Amino acid sequence: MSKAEKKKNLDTPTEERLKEAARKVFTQKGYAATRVRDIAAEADINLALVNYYFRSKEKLFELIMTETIQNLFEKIKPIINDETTTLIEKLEAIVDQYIQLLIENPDFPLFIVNELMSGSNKLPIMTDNGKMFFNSHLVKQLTQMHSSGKLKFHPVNIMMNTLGMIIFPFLARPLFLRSGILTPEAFRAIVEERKKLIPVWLTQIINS
Amino acid sequence: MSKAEKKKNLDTPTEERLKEAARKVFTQKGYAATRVRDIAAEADINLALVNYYFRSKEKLFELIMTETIQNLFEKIKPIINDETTTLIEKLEAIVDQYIQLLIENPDFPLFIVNELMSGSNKLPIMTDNGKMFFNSHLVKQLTQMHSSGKLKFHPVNIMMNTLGMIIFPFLARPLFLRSGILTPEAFRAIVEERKKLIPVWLTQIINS
DNA sequence: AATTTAATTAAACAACTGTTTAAAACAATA
DNA sequence: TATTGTTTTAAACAGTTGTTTAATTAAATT
Repeated sequence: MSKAEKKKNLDTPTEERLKEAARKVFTQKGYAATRVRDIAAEADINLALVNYYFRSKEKLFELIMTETIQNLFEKIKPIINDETTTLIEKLEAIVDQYIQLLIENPDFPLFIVNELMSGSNKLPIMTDNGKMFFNSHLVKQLTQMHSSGKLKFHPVNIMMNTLGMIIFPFLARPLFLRSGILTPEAFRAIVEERKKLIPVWLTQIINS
Repeated sequence: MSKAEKKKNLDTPTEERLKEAARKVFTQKGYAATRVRDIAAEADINLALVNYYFRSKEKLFELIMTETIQNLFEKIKPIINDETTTLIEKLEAIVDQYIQLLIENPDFPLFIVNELMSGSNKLPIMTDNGKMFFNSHLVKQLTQMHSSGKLKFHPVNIMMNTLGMIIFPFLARPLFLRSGILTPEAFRAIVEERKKLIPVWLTQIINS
């Protein structure tokens, strides 16, 4: 898109355009490094309208964050609470869904980690959904496997490994690309292949 | 330490005290959220001295970042280039060293994430060390296993899994703790246990 | 002891920050 | 059309930011 073409998209209303611009800038630069003027410029909309529609920078951030996280967990919830599927089937579905989401939003993990670790309790929704997660049918299956002796270590290890193997490549992506170890296409191909590999690996880990 | 006791530690010279304060504040809050005044206050040293000793906030950050990364790779280098050890032995050593480092410095990952988010290749040290890693004996062993057919997928998957399983728990730590899923002690115990578990899991993954 | 150099300080600076204001342009309604 | 409410605008505001200055104190050198 050229500089001129990037200008006002009059099809979408102001509020929505601002929100999308904010989502883009926040995820790229993080909360602290984002200037309200960046958001206004990205949307090509007057600065004052950010506060007019969203009251404050922080309120806008919380809105976007809540929406994003909520959307993520809405996708995961039916998977982890499906009482008809096995543990492995659930993990397969999680891996597939999650990697697909990350392929579409590659800088999402860096964003979450940055906000998560910079301390502020801007994200109560994360811990809320975290609790929901650890009360899920998936976790019940895991703890039962553990107490029955089939799983020989703390169940939380399975979640750590699942999420670690899914998310880490995207965190390290800038490193892989900048160092020339992987091209963007190679990265994409490997991550796509991991959709099938990770469940296999997890199965072996569980049965060890 | 009480407010009074926290005051000037006259044993260590100004420059060193400032650098340590900077390291602490940067790692806790991230680059963008850190104020030079925070650093000066943390060290209980006059604001102007930050610029007097380090020229600018950015220069100070780069100095600390370079030192930290270099220190990390100095520890890893002898492990991954040891020609007398097997692949698994190398991975065992990496897991042990890395987890130990993260236990002692839990918000180290944020530091890295910060650098990764800043986008621009300000720090050639990362890509430099990345290339060093790419040429290591460890990577030679991996690629040889791959080309000989013993490893059935791209070798980079092994590194992704190794680092993912090591680092992810520390990234998600604030979530585990704030949600009450794990106590600090439980987290510590699990991470300690993973020092032995991860190499076992990696062995299974490699032989699949 | 006298002189030069380095370290420290409080204050100021200019640019930048999120937010507000008051007026203008626009849309809806009667 | 006249009136009302809504959206948009440029400008201003007050506070914060990284950085510099000019003066003072401490240390080192002669």
